[in-house]
Amino acid sequence: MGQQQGQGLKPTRPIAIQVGDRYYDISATETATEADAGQEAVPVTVESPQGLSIYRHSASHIMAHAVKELFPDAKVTIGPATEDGFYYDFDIENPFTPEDLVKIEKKMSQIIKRNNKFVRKVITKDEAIRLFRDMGEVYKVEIIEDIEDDVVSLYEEGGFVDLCRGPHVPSTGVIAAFKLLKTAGAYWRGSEKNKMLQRVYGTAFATEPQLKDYLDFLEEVKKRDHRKIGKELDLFSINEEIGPGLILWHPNGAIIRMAIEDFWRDEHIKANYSILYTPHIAKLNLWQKSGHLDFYKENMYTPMEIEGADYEIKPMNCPFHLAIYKSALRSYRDLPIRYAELGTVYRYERSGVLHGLMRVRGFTQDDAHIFCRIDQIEDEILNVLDFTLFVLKTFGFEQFDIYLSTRPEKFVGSLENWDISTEALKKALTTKQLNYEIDPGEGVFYGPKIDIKVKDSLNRQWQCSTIQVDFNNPERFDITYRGSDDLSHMPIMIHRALMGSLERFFGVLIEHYSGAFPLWLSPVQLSILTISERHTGFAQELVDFFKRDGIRVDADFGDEKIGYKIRQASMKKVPYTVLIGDKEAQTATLTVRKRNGENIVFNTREELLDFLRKEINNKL
RNA sequence: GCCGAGGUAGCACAGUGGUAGUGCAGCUGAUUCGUAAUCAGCAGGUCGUGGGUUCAAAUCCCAUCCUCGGCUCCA
Repeated sequence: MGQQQGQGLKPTRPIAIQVGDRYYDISATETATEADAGQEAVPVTVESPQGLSIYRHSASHIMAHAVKELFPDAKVTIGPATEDGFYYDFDIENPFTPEDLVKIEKKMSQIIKRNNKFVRKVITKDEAIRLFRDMGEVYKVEIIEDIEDDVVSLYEEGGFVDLCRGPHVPSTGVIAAFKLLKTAGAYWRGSEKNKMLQRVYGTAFATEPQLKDYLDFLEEVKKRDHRKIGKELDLFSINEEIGPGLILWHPNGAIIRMAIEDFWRDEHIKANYSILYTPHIAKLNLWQKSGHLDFYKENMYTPMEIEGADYEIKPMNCPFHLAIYKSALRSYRDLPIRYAELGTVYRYERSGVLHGLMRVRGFTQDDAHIFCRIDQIEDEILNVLDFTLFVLKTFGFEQFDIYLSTRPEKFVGSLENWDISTEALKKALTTKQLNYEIDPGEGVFYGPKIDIKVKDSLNRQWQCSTIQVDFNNPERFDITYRGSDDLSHMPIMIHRALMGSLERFFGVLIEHYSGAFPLWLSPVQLSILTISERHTGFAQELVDFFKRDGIRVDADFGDEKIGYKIRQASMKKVPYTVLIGDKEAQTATLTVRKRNGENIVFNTREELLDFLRKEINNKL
C-alpha cells in the first residue's frame, strides 16, 4: 500500500531549477548565477524526467534518514534515483527483514510529515572527510577521497547529513507518494571483491494515483510472467534432476517452437540463406583457434575426453560455419555466402543469474553468418535490417530501439575496415530511416554492431536481434576468396541473430501475448465442444474435417456442462471455440466463439476453414 | 558465485516439536445441460535430498541441491 502523507505538491510547482544543462536547488539561485552567469533559470517540475529523478533521489535521502533513526549502526553508502524509483545501499550487521521495510516506510512518513527543509552546505574536502570520519561513515569518506574538487556539498534535512551533489526538493513534505518495494544484497561499488551491502529499493511518484498505476503495472508484469503462464499452459518446464537452466519443451511449447522454426526456415530460404546443421561438440583446439578459450572461457564448460583428445560442448556456432566456408575454394562470384543455422549452444551462466527461459544454460540461436566482400557490406546490412524488422513485426512487435556500438579501446582489425563497416552500418540505418542511438566504444573487440531491442505490449524493452561485423574470425581461420584480380582476399564476416535465442524469444512472446498467442502460433487453434452426448458423432466429424486440413483441433465431448467446457478452453487461451448442439447438427451453421467472448457465424464448415486458413497464413 | 527469501499431493497454498490438511486438477458414479466452475464418493505425500538433536521433527541444528528477488544505475 502506498503511504499517504505530506502536503503533496501541485504538478506545476517547481521543485528545482535548470540553468543550461545543470540542475540546482530552487533556493540556490545565487549558486546558479555564479556558475552559469547570464543564463536563464528554468523551473523544473516533477513532471519532467529530471524532476522526477530529483524527487526520487530526495526520497532516497529520506529513506537513509529513516534507516539511520531506526538502525543507528547502519553505515550509509549511495542512494541514487533509478529508471523507475530509487534505492539506497547500507552496510548493516543484520539484513533487513520484510517487517523492517514496513518500519522504515512508517518512519519515512513521519519524516515527510515533519516537512524538514533540505539545506545545502559547501565545505572543503578535508572538512568533509573529518566530518564523516567522526560520524563513522567510512564509505562516505572513501567517496570523498575520490572526488577531484576541493570542495564538496552536503545536504542536511532534520539533522540527517549526507554527502550529496544534489539538487533536492525544497523540503521532505514535498514527497507525496512513495513505496518501498524490496530488499536485496548488492556489492559495494558493484564488485564481488567488495563487501556485500544491503539495498532497499523503493519508488516515488508525484501523486498517489501515479504510484498506484505503477504498482498495478508491477502486478500485470507478475500475471504475465512467462514462468507462470508456461506452467498454466503446459508450455515448458525446468527439472531439477535434469539441471538448472536447461529447458524441456512440452508438447504445447514444442508446437509453438515448430511454428516459429518453420516460419524461420521458409523465410531464410526465400532470403537466399543456406541452412546448415553442425555438431554439438568439437575438439578443444577449435576453440583455441577461434580465440574463445582466451576471451570466452568463463562461459564455457570443462572439456570431456574422447580417445585421448579433449572435446568441448559448443558455446558458439561460428567456427563450424567457418569450417564449411573453408571446405572449398571460394570465388568473389560466390559472395555473399549466407549460412544460417538453428544452432543449439551451451554456455555456463552463474546459478544466481538463471531466469526461466530468459537466461538459460542451453539455448538455440537463430544464428547466421554472412561472408561478403567489403563493398557488399552495406547491402548486406540493409538486407539483414529489413529481414530482422520483418521477422520481429510478424511476431507482433511494432516498436524498436536500435543501438549502434562503435569501436572500443581494445580492438582487432584495421582502422580502415572499422571505419568502412561502421559507416556501412550507419548508412543502412539512415537509408531505412531508423532512429538509433550510438553507444560509443561499446562494440565488441572484433567489430561494430547494431543491437535491436523490441518493445513488448507492456512497453518493456527486450534485446533480441544483433548484427555484428567480425574482423577477427576471418583472420584466425584464414578464410579467403579468389578475387577478379586472381589474388586471395579475406572476406568480411557478419554474425546476426534475429530472435537471439529461441528460448528467450519464446519467453518474450509469452509475456508479450500474455499466453494468448495469435492463431498461427496457438498450440490449439480450434476447440470443438459438445452440448450433450447426442452431438458427439457430428462433432467428431467436424474434428476430423479440420484436422485433415492441418488445423490443430482439440475436442471436449465430456459430460460436463457447456459453461465448464468454455471455461476450460478460455483458460487455455484457445483462439476459437465451436459449440455443437442441436442447432448445429441440424443446420450446418457454425457459431464460433472468439477468445474475447464475441461470436462469429459461419454458414458452412468450409467457410470457417477458409477463415482460419487465411488468418494462419497471414500470421495475424 | 555472493546476500536475502523459499522448496509440503500434478498445480496453488495452510500447517513452527505430539496421528500431514484445504481448494483445483485426477479417478468412479450420478447428471445430458447452449456461452467462464453440476453434485457425490474415492484415491493421491519417505513434507527437496543427506546427516544430526529429541521419547517424538514438515517444524530445531548442520550440509547439500533447486527455485525466487537482487548484485550495471555510482555523493
